[in-house]
Amino acid sequence: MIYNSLSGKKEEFKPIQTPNVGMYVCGPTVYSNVHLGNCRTFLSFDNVVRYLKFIGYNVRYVRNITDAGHLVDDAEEGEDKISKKARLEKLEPMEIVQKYTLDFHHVLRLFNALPPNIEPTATGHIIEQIEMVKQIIHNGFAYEVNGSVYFDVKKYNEKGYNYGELSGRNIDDLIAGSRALDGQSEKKNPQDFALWKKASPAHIMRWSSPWGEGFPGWHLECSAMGTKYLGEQFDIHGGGMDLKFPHHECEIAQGKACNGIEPVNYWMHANMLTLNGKKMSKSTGNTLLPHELFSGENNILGKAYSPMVVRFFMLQAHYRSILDFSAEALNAAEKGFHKLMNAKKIINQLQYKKGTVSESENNRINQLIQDCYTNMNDDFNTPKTMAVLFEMVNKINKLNTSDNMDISEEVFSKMKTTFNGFIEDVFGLQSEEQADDSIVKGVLNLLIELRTEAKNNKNYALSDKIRDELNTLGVQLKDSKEGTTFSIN
RNA sequence: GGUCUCUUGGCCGAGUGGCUAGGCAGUGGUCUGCAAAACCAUCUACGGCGGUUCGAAUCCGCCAGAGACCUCCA
Repeated sequence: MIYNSLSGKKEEFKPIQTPNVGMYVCGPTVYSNVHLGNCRTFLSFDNVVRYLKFIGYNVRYVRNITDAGHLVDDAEEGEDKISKKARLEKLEPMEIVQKYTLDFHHVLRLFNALPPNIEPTATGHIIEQIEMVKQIIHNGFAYEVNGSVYFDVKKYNEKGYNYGELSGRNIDDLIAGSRALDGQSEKKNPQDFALWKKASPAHIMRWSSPWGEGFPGWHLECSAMGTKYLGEQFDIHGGGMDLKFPHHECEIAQGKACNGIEPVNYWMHANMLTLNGKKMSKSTGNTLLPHELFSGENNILGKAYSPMVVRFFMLQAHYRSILDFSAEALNAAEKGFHKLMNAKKIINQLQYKKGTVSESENNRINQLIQDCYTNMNDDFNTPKTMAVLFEMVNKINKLNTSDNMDISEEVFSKMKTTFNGFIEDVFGLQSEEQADDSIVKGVLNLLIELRTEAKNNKNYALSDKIRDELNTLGVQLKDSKEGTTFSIN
């Protein structure tokens, strides 16, 4: 089941061509560093892709890079964002694009997000966009004025289509609600949107077209690239909630006007990440950058958090809910994450110990395994799935401390596979321990040995010193009947 | 102003017309030289006011508060 923004309901997911799934997600405009809010959307869809793959679908995941300069504001004339930034940073526009594309990739890699199968750029698909404009004009849904081409929303609706179906607006409201003070606009109607804009002399990013030198409209690139790599109609289109209107609304209109077919079957929208109760946004400056979070260099949270903790934190909320960022919430996430990963380590080291098998316990575990799938199948409910994993954590810890197991070997290994699979493959969470280094391990084991000796000699001052000093370094010692083990936070 | 969404216990966050989500924190206990970890037990809920219903935090209405979109934004 997937919640489809177009219908406003959860719907059974039926790919056009099982087991193949075509999925497009709107990528970033690379004119500045990605902030955490941007990351949330990409991580939400990373989980969608991961889960679909996990249950056997063959996903073609396309995510674009918007590198053609779009205007800073809605003015008829004006500077585009990339050129503006290029001027401010004294760089070529394409240097800006390169710089922030690399930053974007770097950050997503830290978050362990899978790269898309295709990552097309807007500037690399100018020809396709021009072709699309031509086709829309040919089909009678667009008009040229003075070197620019606009989509004719009114005509589109007269032909029986419905501009506003995705965002739940009706065109009369839009007309009534728009400011009527732009007498000098060249558009026929204020809600018409640009497919192609004429470039002013100062505009650096420009291309030749049948309508003169100009640049493509923002909404067009996704339609053109989605069509090129996934077909005129494909399965899933994702993006942030804030792109619903007008961006995705326009994409639907363009797809239908160009190809006469519903371009996307399932529209998915990820909700915003807020900071101080307000949406993170580049334009308002209410942002937190990933490196500020990882390094702790910010005056909001007071300490550093690792990418995996942040990823875990986001998984604890549903992708369609607003999630607010706070130090308290992150601290809780950090502890929870370590608890989860610790249980993962335990189950992977644990040997099956035969005991009296309890049928009800067997069933209980099987139910938990099943619940993981049931919850993810219900519109990718990661928080609910996470709750199930924590019930498994409880089971794992119990198995670890008991002398024999009350479940069958088959169920035990099934739980192990499921637990590992959901944490690593579906949720993309990795252990942050760097203790696999054999020297570090050797040294630690030596210290533990010395401490045990000290303890046996009742030299607690020394044994505590070893433990406390290690703790300060982030190494935690745990004493149990079998001996002392360590874990690195 | 228009359209829409949200309001859950100390914090974060799921969820369903009747059956304790989960995480973090707190409290009591087991274990321990003391801790930590783990385990067991346990305490705080569903913005306010009405209505529908045998029963609503879950459905409806009103009120209050917050947010999103209507302009580039994930």
